[in-house]
Amino acid sequence: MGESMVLDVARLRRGCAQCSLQQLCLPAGIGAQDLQRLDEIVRRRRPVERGERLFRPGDALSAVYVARDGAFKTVSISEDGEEQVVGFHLPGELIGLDALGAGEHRCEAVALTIANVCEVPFDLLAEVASQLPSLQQQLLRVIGQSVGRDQDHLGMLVRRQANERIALFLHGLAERFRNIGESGTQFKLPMSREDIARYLGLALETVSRGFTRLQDDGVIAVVGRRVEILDAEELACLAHGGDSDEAAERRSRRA
Amino acid sequence: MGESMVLDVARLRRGCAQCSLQQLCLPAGIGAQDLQRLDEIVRRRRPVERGERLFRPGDALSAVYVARDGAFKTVSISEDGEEQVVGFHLPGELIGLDALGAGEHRCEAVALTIANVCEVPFDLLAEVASQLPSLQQQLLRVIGQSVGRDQDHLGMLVRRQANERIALFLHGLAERFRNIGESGTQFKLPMSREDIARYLGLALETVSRGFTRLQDDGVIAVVGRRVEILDAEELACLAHGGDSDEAAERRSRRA
DNA sequence: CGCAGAGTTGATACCAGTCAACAAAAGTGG
DNA sequence: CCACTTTTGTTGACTGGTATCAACTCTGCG
Repeated sequence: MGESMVLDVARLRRGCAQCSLQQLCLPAGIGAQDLQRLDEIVRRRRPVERGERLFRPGDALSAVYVARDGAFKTVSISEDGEEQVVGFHLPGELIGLDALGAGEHRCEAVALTIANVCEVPFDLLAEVASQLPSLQQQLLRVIGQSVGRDQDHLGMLVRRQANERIALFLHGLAERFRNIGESGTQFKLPMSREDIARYLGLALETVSRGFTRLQDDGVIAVVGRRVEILDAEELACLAHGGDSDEAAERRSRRA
Repeated sequence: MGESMVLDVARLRRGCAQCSLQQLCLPAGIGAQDLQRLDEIVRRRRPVERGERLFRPGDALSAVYVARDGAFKTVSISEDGEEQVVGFHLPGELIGLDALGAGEHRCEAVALTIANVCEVPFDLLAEVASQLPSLQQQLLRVIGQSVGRDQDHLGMLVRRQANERIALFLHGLAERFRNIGESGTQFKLPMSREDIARYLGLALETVSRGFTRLQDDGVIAVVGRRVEILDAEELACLAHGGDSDEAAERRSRRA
């Protein structure tokens, strides 16, 4: 038992080369020697508590972050104090790019769970990237993926009604869980109904009703934050605006 | 007269160093010799016609584009054929970053007016950027600004009602016109009501009604696509969710 | 001049926000 | 470990903003 503890600590220390997220994160597609250069500039933080912030609006861009586990949300606060959830971040997804434009953060990044984070000082990252074409390429790709998620988010909000947004949200989240090697059919939501509502641009009551409805239709099973996807096909269909006969039938059977 | 023609042509050929957009576009903050390296890889296209496309969904990322004049929209087409306007692009704003993530474009870029475009082959850009830290930095900044605009777009859509969205849209557009040295109080919209509707996630009738209402309240004057902002302060106020007494009063006076 | 596309305006229906009460879960302290 | 508080989630009734359908007008253009 003492020995396995030692091994675990050693693994934590060994950094990017052993990280399970290697293929998703900055190291993807980088050779062994080069990987070491990246690894040297990555600072591993102590675990952050739920509710802790990585940065706040106005903070200078000093580093970008990647969660090794846990989850984060980024929130932008409008002048009237309304909080808009800009994105959720699962392990391997870069956090902090919102500061690229102006050099200071527009959002705050809040931990939704206890989490371990890799902190990558931005100036060093830029420096190393300019020396390693493969890292530069991967950096641009990761930034691009983040832009892509933002666009998906946009598509989720515009001209879609509440039930569609919710289906799309669950569908997308399931896919992201699968990508990082977790179950895409059974998971615990790291965020509250309110967070989801602020992400989807809905009232929290509407989100709650949407979940219930999906459950009534036999598409998912929900207990609090535990979600099981029972009919992934139907969920995908709802996400793309279709309301299949299947669901209609199930509803009528109950009535 | 012949002489001035020659001068004009020469100026067009002289490229980035003489471009009025220098401070907004990729060259910003780059030294004279380095600028030449960037200039050498930029291809100047013949003018593109209104309705012409720079790229389509699925096209490989071969270049990024910057309009020297005119305007573009980027449109993402969902599987059910619905067109969502992802962004409008004025001169100096990078077009084509949507392909960074997957290496192929997710959107199509359509010219809203006749326009001149600089085309920057992406592989060459990446190569030169890795050799010129100042260009790399500027590239990241321009990308960041684009991310910032996307986030503004998001904030424009979520939990804001129609009139707010429209006010915010006009307010933001005016600011962008000012940034490129054009009038921020009087301009011609390069896009149709339908484009605006698809950008704001509204029905086109709602956009039309919104414009009329702003006009009735004395905030703007609209004739077709010509817009004049009469009360910028009030517009800013409406954009941030306030419905001032001023406007209410004007409305009651009419009634 | 006449046509097609773009924009405006009106009437109606419905989705989702709001207010309110309640239920369940998660902390908290004795 | 249990009672208490607080937070989080669910459900119902009502209202209002916006989409939709439809008719009409205006503008630019061949």
